Amino acid sequence: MKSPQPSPAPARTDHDLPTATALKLWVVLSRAQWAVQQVSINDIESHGLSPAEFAIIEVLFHKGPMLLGEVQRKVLVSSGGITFLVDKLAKRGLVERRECPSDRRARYAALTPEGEALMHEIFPAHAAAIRDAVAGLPVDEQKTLISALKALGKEAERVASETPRCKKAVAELNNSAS
Amino acid sequence: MKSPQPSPAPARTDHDLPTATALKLWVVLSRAQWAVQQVSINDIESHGLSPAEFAIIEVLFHKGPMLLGEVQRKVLVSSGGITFLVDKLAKRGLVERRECPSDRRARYAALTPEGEALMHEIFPAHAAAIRDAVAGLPVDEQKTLISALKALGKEAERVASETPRCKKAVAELNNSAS
DNA sequence: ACTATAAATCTTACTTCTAAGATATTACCA
DNA sequence: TGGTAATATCTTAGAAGTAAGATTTATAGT
Repeated sequence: MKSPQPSPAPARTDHDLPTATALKLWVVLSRAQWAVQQVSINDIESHGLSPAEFAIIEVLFHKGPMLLGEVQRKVLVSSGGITFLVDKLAKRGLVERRECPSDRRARYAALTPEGEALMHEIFPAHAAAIRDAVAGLPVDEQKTLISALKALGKEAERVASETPRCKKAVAELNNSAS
Repeated sequence: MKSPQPSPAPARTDHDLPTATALKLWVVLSRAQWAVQQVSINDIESHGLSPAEFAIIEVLFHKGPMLLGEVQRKVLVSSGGITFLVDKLAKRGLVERRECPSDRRARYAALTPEGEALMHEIFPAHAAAIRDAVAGLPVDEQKTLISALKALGKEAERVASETPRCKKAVAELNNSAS
């Protein structure tokens, strides 16, 4: 029963403590992730790259050449999306496709020397930006936070994989866990 | 299958401990947020709503009618985006625009009775899904995590607002802090 | 060998969202 | 008052991505 007032009473839905805590956690988790992401995006776009483009060249930089499908799962885009993005990066000379000798359906994505040079040039500053973004906590508390978030994420992935719609996405993510 | 590659040495960039810890934290933070988001999206899409649509009706449900610009800042979409989304929700009869008596430029967005009824019907289960998604940690650890993430987010927002590109977005976000 | 199925990428059509500017209204201030 | 800037929303064009299916190649059972 809400009062039929000019400004309708906002709904109260924080029934029990565990649920209220969970919703609060979900808000601050999203907001913290968003804020760090802004710092990351800021740095990335200052180099004329989109976040998805950077994610691709970063994974290639750290793991070496990789099948398009593997990149796709790591970067969490659709198969059409990875084609689109690699096309763009190839046009800019940062990435190239290579044939797979053992499977003629497959293509590797690999950094060109230009792409490699770009990452050597910009990645250290990017890492420093992330370091500054999370500097609200001292390093030892960051380590505690890492443990907690790992436990949280692990269970959340399990719960997500139990519901029908997302099974595939989560399964693929787990597959790509290096 | 994959051939044993003479893979070009992957780049090592974890120079110092603080930076390595920060990068690790950024990964697990993103991944935990992503996993909980999958659970949330799963639930939302099972009701035929997009995440952005749900975000709008959720904020209207909890805070009551609100100027389009306020909704926009809370939901973090562009001004064109809020017009597009409210149009869609209005077509489905969940939301309506109302004139603002004191400012003829402005419009309120408000839930219709149908929108209100829908949220009463689906929100408790949504909150329960979030509660289950974060159940990897006991409630008292969740509270510790909330404090840590608040400190992290606060500093990250400050750092983000120092860089030119994002000043506006972060400032607006801070404005909308209720 | 043959067939069916699966896998890897690409294509197409479409959805969602942004950026920039248009429009209308309000606020400020000389 | 009148002029300028600010505010609130909407419009338009296009970017960025998805989903579904097409294409090509590989794998496995018979």
